[in-house]
Amino acid sequence: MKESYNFNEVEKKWQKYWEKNKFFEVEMDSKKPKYYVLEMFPYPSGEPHMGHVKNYVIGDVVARYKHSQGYNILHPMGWDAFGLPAENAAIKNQIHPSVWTKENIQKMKSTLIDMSISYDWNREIATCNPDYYKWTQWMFLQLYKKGLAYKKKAVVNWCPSCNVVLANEQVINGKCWRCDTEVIKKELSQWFFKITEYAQRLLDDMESLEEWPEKVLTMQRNWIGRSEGARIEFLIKGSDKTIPVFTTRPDTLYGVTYFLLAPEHPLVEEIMKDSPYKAEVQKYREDVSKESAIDRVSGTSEKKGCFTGKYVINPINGEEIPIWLANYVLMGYGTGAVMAVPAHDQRDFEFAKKYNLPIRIVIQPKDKKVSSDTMKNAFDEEGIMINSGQFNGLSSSKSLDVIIDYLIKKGSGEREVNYRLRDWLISRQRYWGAPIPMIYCENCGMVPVPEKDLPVLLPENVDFKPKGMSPLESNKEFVNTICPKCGRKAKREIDTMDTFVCSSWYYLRFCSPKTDTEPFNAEELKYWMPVDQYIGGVEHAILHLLYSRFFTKALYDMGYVNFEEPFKRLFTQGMVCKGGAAMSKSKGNIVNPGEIFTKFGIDATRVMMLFAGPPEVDMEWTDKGMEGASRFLNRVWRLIYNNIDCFKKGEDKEEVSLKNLSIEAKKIRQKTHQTIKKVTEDVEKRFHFNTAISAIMELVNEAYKLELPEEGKNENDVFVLKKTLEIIVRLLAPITPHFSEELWQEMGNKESIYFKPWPEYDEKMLEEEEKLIVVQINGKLRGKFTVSASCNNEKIKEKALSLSRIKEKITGKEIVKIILVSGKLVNIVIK
RNA sequence: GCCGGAGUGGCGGAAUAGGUAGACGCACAGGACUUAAAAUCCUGCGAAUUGUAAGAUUCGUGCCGGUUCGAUUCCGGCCUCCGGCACCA
Repeated sequence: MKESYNFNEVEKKWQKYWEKNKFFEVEMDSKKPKYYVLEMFPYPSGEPHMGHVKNYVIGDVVARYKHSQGYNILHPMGWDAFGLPAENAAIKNQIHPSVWTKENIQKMKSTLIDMSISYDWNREIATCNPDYYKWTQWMFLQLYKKGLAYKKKAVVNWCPSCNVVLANEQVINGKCWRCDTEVIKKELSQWFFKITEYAQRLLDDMESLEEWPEKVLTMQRNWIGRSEGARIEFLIKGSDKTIPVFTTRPDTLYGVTYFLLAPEHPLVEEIMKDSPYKAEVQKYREDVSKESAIDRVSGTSEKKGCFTGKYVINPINGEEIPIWLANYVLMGYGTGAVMAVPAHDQRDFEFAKKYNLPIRIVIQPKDKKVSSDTMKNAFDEEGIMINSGQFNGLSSSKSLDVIIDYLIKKGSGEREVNYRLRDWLISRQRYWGAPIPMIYCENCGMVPVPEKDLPVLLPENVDFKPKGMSPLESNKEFVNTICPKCGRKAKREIDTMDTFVCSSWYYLRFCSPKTDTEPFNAEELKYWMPVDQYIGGVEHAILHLLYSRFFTKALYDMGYVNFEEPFKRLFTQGMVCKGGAAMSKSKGNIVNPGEIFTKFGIDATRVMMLFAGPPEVDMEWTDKGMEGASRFLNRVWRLIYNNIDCFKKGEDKEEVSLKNLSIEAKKIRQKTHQTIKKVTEDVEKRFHFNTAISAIMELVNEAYKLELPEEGKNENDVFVLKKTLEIIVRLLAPITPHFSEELWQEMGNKESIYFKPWPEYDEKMLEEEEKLIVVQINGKLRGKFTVSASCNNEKIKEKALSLSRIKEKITGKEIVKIILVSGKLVNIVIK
């Protein structure tokens, strides 16, 4: 054994050994309980960054830990390989996206192999391979069959820089999620997935996601944005047509003083036919259409409106109400029409003030009086109804239901639930994605590609420079095809799918990645799914995690899977920062993982990442932290090296039966068991590897202090030390696999530590023989003493009172009471 | 504006059921070993007051208040930071 730890040699040695002996390859085994650990697969951008490293290290610790508990571990890795960067890089460097992607996969894979993350590389998948995207296309066809995929002309988000449409989820503050360019609106015919049909179930089933971070659930809830209310029909004056509105406040119906339509509302044309205000309205609509998408929805732009000269009838009291157009009414939500209640809605209030429209109070607060002349803001809380006919005097919250019922009876209203969630736009006008398997025939119209003809291969020879048109259009051999129905000339769909479609089902494919007759094998799926522990960045809280949940539910409804939620437990790790900011190229604060591995080794890097703080919190990368981690491993190495003689002789004994132990040995034995307990709980329940490592450090420090007398060594003391050292190495094994494996073998073990079951602690060993009692006076610490664990409470009290310092403080004072917490503390309350 | 989360030494962080605040580590200072350096080991390390010293006293977990024998922890009210949503009717 070497006197100092040569990580280079040790890490290489065990990597080779594990690979050669196929340690991490798994098969389904119905006799063993399974555990599926998954880290979000990366986009192969080339170099893995520290964020990736953190993600995979956490996953690897979990996988190795669970393995040591006897689980059959599925821990796979693959590549989210379609996507824009490949295409952009290709355009820039004159290299084909597939070549660029494959090179990057190779680079990233070799780093992951260097890190010896315990992946079963036999199960590697890449979404850009035809044997994978064949099944992505199959998924599309199933959704199409189910009526969950449809094409429609719609105003969509368009990124003028990426030259591509974006899903709502990919628009962040009005800007493109990828390049930050301001998104514009475009009308296009596009494919959508009907995720809105699952809005309520996606919401309801969050109840079952008990082991997901609350943060993520909240974000999804906000995104789905359910609101309850009513749909109310307003009759257009002089017509038999009604315009519906959605409102969450039917209780304010008597306070409606004007009516609003979105400027692009389709009914506007119709009602304007015979209006004297035609010209003004026309101009107004043109002006609004020039407003940028961001200003329009940001809430900051000025409210602008235009009177139409038309009126609707309020169904509750027959009042005539003027119809206006307003830029703050959005066509995309509710019905694109709003009943305006300026007294009780801030936006309507501002609008009414600007255009001098009447404000009528119909809800009065309970404790004060507001008046329409003096109010500075709308009153939007609950109160007592006034000016509301037969409903006067009711509390506004209670009247919600009463009014809806009344409207239902009159035939002018319905209960309605609205969601903010929009259908998922999946068409992309780019090359590097899975082709949408659809054919357009002049005779038969839209015809899905028959399943037997899958995959629709992505042609190699394509001019993929962006022209605002799908690049596939440039390959006529691809575009021109024959109709599978009638055999006549037809054209293929030239858009590809959003890459998030590919990543919405990859976790299923890992269960049976090689099967070529079906997307996944039902039996394997039944065994492995759901994913027991999913780990990734919080940036996917809405996008990927919502889409995957939707896919799983759709597949469940079609009978392909027998579970409704794909990820049982989710962990979202924090970012790796340097200098207080997330590492990024633009900030120039990138730390290259490869360089760190060379300088300090993989295992030290793992320790540093896990020790820096709780993994869900952003961590600060410091070189000093790296040195500390490295120092710690060397310290453990020396500790074991100094005591290597312990392992040369002696057979295993029952720990409990050990007699004649020195006090020090007893203490360290107890500490060892406490440490097992602490580390197990921290890793299992809390994922707090930082405190787990600090507990191991404490044990190491204690072990250093245990100086066994040179001559006349107590054999049992030696045995206790040996056990402690073993435990240290075993507890470290999931965190520092190479390091622990080396020490384990040096200790004389033949089998790999990977197969050694996780250590267990003995309750009996945890108890301390002596307890430290803290003495307080009025809650302030005034003294301490130790007693044997068997000492009774009366004696403890007596002893506390007899401490000289305590005596001093209490003489002449009245003792009000004495509080005693068994085995812990005495608090003397004096006056 | 609404919804989450967080605020503890010089720094990262600990205190998992209301019971010794600051574990563990980093940085720093002093010492040992060394010709020297590195490495390693030992000691100290929240602030203030006081004492030759061991020590003692007070303050201290964003701020203000409350509950309690006792509050980083529970309650009420604020402030700041981070994240999400946002003219969503």
